[in-house]
Amino acid sequence: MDKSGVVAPILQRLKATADIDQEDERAFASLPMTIRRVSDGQKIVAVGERPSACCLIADGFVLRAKVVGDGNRQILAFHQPGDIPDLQSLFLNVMDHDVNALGAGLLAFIPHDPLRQLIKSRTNIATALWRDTLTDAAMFREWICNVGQRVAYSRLAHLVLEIYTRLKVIGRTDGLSFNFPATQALFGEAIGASSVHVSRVVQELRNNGVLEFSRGRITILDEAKLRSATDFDPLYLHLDASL
Amino acid sequence: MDKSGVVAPILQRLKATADIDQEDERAFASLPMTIRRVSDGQKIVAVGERPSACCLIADGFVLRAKVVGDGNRQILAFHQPGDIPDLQSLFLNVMDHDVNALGAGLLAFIPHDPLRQLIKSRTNIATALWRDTLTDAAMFREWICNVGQRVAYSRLAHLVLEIYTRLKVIGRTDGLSFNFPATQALFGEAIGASSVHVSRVVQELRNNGVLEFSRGRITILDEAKLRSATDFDPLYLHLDASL
DNA sequence: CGCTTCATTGAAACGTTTCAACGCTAGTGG
DNA sequence: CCACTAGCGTTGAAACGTTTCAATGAAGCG
Repeated sequence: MDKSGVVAPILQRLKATADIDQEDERAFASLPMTIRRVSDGQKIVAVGERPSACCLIADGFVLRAKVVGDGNRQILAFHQPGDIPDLQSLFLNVMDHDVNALGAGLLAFIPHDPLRQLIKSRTNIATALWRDTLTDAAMFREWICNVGQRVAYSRLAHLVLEIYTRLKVIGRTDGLSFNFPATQALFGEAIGASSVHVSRVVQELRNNGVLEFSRGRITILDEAKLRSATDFDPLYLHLDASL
Repeated sequence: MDKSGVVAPILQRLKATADIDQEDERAFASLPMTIRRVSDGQKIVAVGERPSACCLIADGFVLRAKVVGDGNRQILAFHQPGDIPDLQSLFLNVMDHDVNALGAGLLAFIPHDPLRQLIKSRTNIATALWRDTLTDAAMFREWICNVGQRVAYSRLAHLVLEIYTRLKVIGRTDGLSFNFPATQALFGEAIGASSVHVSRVVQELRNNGVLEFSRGRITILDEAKLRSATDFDPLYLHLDASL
């Protein structure tokens, strides 16, 4: 994948939500980047580290997670091509959570210094990236609700709808089906449930003709049923410039 | 309270975490502001609205919350003097959650337009405010862990330590005691537990000689016990410029 | 003083976890 | 090509943490 393929997904997203002109695009695309291939589960940055670059996802998925007192892990977010999962490290020097690859992926590391300079010189890009970190926060808020208020069945349905909605925007869905290489144990860590319970909930969703999970691929069997299994309102994703 | 009293707490915080010079301070302090007194529980902004101003807390507390499908409410954050709880509305046009007063308070509303202009003209302030929204997100991440992984006893201990730590920074604690006008039902909405269960947990904390809750005042009876009741690491608050 | 809000209690029901065992499948090396 | 292995998913039963409901008490306010 060449550099234009790497920056295309994020520029598309930024353009959809902020004023970005051609010069902004060119400036962003000419940032220095180091491309790196990562394998499933591979560490990208970890708690306590002070990264000097941000990572832009060119292909594949990334997760952010935190280890809690008892040794259990809580997944905080899943990220897809076009996301910069550790953009916050530009201004928060020490990582307060881990970033790991989910499945094999391709990452473009952008050093902080030139990125900071770009932000200073191009207000539009600053605004767009700032907004990006704000939608990130909006997603965290919804996750607090998910984990705090819903039962596991509804939590999982909500998570699937979130992933599906975001993947659809970047054209990585196949109708009602999409690749997403997470195990049931990982879904458990994301919704705050044990892997055993996730297994039971997945079967329930399958038996109800709602969803099919199999080997890294999720298929929505009945979108209406899926939506009625939870209360998913995409407003919090702020997908539109007007939102 | 005059205007300098209103902006002092936030300027103090911004200076602690970013490069802010005297000119930045003066520019911030000369922003137009409308001071408004609010009473307990009063709505400040609500889901779906498009605010045209941000609210800076001069005195009192504010909470952010979201109503989930079943009609239950999840509290997302508590805010204290010096915070701008809806700063994200500068770039996310539609509110995805509610902001309400917690106890009586004094708010300074800063219109978006002059604030946006200040951000464009003064990079330091832009960086400082951006960083502010990033620590906000870091706190949301920790709340996901709190609600997703810990048992209620540990969840409540964690929340109390967070509030205590942040209040201490702005000098609003009285030794190991501080005012915080939340009912047990509100604590329940914050940690994703029923008010009945919060009552039981509060009693347990009291009987163990850890904490005392009474009429809007929290007293830490034994800080070591409180810390050993949960796994609180203030790193995620990014209180220091080096973090 | 009465009213309302907040906190407390007990008991039953519920959603979820834990543990340990087992089956399936995909990949690996002989 | 088959046997072996490791990881993932599934199952049942008991235990656990938490919710729900309804009733009661205590405290603050007009």
